[in-house]
Amino acid sequence: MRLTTKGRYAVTAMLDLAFHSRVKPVTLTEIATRQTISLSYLEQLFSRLRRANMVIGVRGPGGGYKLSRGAEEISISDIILAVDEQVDLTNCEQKSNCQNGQPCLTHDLWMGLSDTVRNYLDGITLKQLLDQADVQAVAQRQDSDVQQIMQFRDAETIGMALK
Amino acid sequence: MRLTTKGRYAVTAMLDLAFHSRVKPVTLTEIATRQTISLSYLEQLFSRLRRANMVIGVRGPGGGYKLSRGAEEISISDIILAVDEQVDLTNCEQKSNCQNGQPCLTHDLWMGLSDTVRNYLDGITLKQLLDQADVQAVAQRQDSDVQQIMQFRDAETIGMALK
DNA sequence: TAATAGTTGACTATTTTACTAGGTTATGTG
DNA sequence: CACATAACCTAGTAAAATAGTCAACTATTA
Repeated sequence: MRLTTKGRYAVTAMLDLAFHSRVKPVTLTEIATRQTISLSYLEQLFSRLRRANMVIGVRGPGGGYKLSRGAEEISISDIILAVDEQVDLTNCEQKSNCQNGQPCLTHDLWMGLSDTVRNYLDGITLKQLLDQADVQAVAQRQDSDVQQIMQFRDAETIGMALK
Repeated sequence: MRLTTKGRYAVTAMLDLAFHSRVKPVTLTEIATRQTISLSYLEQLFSRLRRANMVIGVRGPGGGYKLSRGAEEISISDIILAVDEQVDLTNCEQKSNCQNGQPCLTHDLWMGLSDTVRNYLDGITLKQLLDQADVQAVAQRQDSDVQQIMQFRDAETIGMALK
């Protein structure tokens, strides 16, 4: 289990997706601008996420991405494991028969540590993070949130008007 | 908080150190051979660990490294944070005033997630891992361990004889 | 059929990782 | 004191991971 910026990008993007895709699919362009992540990098990440059955891509106009299942059924570890391809963190691969026993000692320890972190992140779902987000948003940035909502509504109205 | 192979190397080395430095300091050469980590890489890691006051270097013959405090007072997160220099995992550095609120939302969430992982690893000490190690070692590889000790003694005897 | 948006692959720059080579300094022992 | 030892330091380097670009292609909907 690795924990790097790559994983953070993926979690952030999935969180954005979960937050905005309730009504209709969300385009990567939207996520890219909102989260200031390069579009092409997002494409790479979502290519993996799609192959891991985390998201569903909808082509054509009005298309985009949506979650393949409920936000309460997607764990953070799912996301990280999907994008952070499983390189072997240990030198002695899979098996526990290293040269002289001693390396295996720490091997096992690290595997246990890694497992525990994964299990922990397994227990946190996108839904939980979303709820946390709601609380924090309401508590800390009510003002700016309202402004944002207004802006969002304006944007939608403008969108409707243009049609 | 990042979780990469670099951190694993450091934890492994510290674990080896804690395990062997009860009597006298342990040389990096010993750790390098036991854990099959390059000596110079270990030097780099221990340079950081020393500056972070995790270990004490003893120069000259019979020298080596020893823990600066008890194994029960060194947490895994201490070790990882010491070697994995603190690059900003978030785009919006330190402050929470990003362009449009929305990024900050996920920013906070990630910070929280990262914090929780750190807190978790904060709760695991070298001592705890050692105890785990004892159990596993005793249970699984008593034979090979004895053989190793014998080999180690042989090597020392040969060394003495050559002098 | 034209615009949209996903999908794919190849390619590039930067950073981090892991390691090498070569020194210098401090220190205990013969 | 000389010498071996081992920390300590500096610079460089190859490989990998990260982050991103570019361009072509395909499915879909209006």
